[in-house]
This record gives sequence, structure tokens and C-alpha cells, in this order.
Amino acid sequence: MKEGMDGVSVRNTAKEAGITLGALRYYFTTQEELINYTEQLVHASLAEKTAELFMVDLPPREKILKLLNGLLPDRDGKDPAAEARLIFKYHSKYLGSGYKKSEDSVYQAIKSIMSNLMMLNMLKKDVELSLETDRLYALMDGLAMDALLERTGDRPRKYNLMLETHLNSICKE
Amino acid sequence: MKEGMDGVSVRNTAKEAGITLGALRYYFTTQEELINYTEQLVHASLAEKTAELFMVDLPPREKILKLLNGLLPDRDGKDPAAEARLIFKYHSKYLGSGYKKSEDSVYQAIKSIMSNLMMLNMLKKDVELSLETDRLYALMDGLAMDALLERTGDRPRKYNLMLETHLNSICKE
DNA sequence: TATTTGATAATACAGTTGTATTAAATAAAG
DNA sequence: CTTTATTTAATACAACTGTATTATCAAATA
Repeated sequence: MKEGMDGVSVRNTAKEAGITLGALRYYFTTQEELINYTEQLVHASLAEKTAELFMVDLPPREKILKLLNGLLPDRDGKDPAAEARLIFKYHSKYLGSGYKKSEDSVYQAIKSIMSNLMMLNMLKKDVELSLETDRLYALMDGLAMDALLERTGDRPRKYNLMLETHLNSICKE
Repeated sequence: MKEGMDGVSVRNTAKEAGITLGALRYYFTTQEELINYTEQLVHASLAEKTAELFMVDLPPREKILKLLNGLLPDRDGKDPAAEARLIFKYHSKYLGSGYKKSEDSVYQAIKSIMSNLMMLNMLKKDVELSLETDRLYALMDGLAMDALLERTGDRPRKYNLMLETHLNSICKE
């Protein structure tokens, strides 16, 4: 989180984990294995967080807002998963394996959200589901980018307002 | 563009530019100078591109769409500026000097666009200028991120639709 | 012509990188 | 108790990194 992907050398990782280079190597033969595994962990963490929030008993709008906010990097690095996700996504461009948005926990969450809004008949009648899914996804990535860089001011409230505005633009009444 | 910021070693840069390490060093004492200067070039390029499009005689909506599209990475790396901007923005997190969105040519362009819409009285009466500026900015960063990673399919049309939808959500009629 | 500017080539230093190997020590499990 | 699993420590190699210094050379400039 401090140095970005450049800081993720096998030696740094071992030191940060409090183990030796040999011990790390015992479980991960190559650096690539280590990184891929960590990315899976991050997405699993976000998927779990999303699933939990999905089951909370709240009005749809509030639940969705809470959910989306939980997928953005938080000011205090309490839960690094959301920030790490963006970092992994960015670096996938240069990491051989390429990027598959179908494996992105955030994209999955947004698909679920949009699908739910559809089923609850809360969407305006002229909205294109696939297009609006991608649009909300782009907005979330942009906000994540902003959250990554802008660690000052009252971001949460601002993001909430933006997401609320966005929801208003696709939801009825 | 091929290797990302990791590929920007002084040796690689010199080789790619077709000059020697010594020649590069003649103009840029440190790597940081080189990088900062290049970032300025990128923003200058985008600002110029924006200014030109601003003067074209077109209906506001079409002009704005053309403008926003011009600020997104293009499939063929014909003009690398837009892609480079995103890369610089991301890396500013780890590059000491920090990120200032007031120096971001894309943010400036969006501020101008919103200001114009305001002056032409094209905005819905309940829109908050500052909030919508940041929202469009986030959307653009998200789309740029997508364009960076997704080099397949018919992106331009999809982005155009999304941007059109977004404009509809803040503009009258 | 003399001088400054721009560029090349070669070399150097100290540091980091991923990967690899070895021998030894410790812990867990059968 | 003995075997297996885990971990340490140390060392190694080749490659790359930013920065630095030299001596040499061509071209533009004064």
C-alpha cells in the first residue's frame, strides 16, 4: 500500500510478512504465483463483503449505496482490499495474464445490483441494462481512482452524493 | 506504452529515443526531471487538442462528445497522450510530487465543458455544478481505465453511448 | 578561427531484482 | 522416536537500476 506494485519484490514481501525469503519461496516458487494468489484473496474478500451487505435488511437504495461505498478505498487504510483491487486491475495491463472483468469482484457486484434494480422494477423504462452496468462500473473505477489519490477532505459524503445522483438518473421517481 | 512506467528506465528511454545515455543525461540530470517534463508535454498536448476542438463550429452536444472522446485512449495508439495521462495520474501516487487535479488537462477540459453548458442554460435546474463536474471526471477516468485494458470490441461507440446517456442525465430535454 | 554546444562511447559503482541452491535447525505428525 | 513438513540463514548468479565520470568528436556559433 505504501510503495505500490513496485514495492512488491519477493524480498520486501517476505520482510513485511515477517518471514524469510526461503519460507516465502517454500510456498510460492515464483513471484507471479504470489501475486496471482494475492489477487484472488483480494477479490474473495470483496466478494464476501458484498455478499454480507446484500443480506442486510435495508431499503434497496440505502443498501446499494452502502454496498458501493464499501467497494471504494477508504481513507484510513483499514480494509486495503478495495485499493488493492484497483492496483491489481491497473497492473494487469502489464502482467501477462491480461484483464478479465468477469473476474472482477466489483463488476460482479454491480451486475448484481443492476439485476436487482431490474427485478424490483425500479429502473426507468428506457434504460439499457448492459450499458448502465458498464457506466456505473466506469463511475466506480473513476471514484476509486480519485479515492486512491485524494486522501483529503470529506470524500465519503461526496461520493455518496455522486452515487445517489447517479442512481437517480437510472431509477424511477 | 508497451511496458508501462516500469519500462521507463533512463537506458530504455535513451534507446527508444535513439540517443545515448550520455545525450539523455545532457538534458535531464535525473530521471525525475525527465518524467516530470514528459508529463507536462502530455498535458500540453491534450490541452491543445481540447482548445482546437472547442473552436470547431458544431452543435454543443456533438462538440462535447467529440471532445470527451478525444480525451480517452484510442484503440490504435495513434495519439498516446490520453493513455499516458492516465498512467502518469496513477503513478503520481508513488512519485513524490503527489497529484494535483488542477494540473490535469482532462479536469480542466471538463470544467470548461460544464461551465459552457451552464452558460448556454442547457443544464437541468437542479444540478450542482461542482458535483457534476467531479462526477463526469470520475466517469471519464473510469472509461479511460477501461480503454486502457480493453482493447477489443467496438469501444468508441459504447463510450459514445455512455457519454450521451450521461449528458442526458444532466441536460435539459 | 576559436569557442561553445550537443552528442557519443565506454566504464564505473553501489544497490536491487528474481531465481536458485545448500546445509542446518525446528516443528508437527505418524 | 522417527519421519516428514516447515523455516531459517547464507550465499550465489546474472541482469537491471540511477547516477556519475571520463575522453573524444562533430557541428553550430561568435
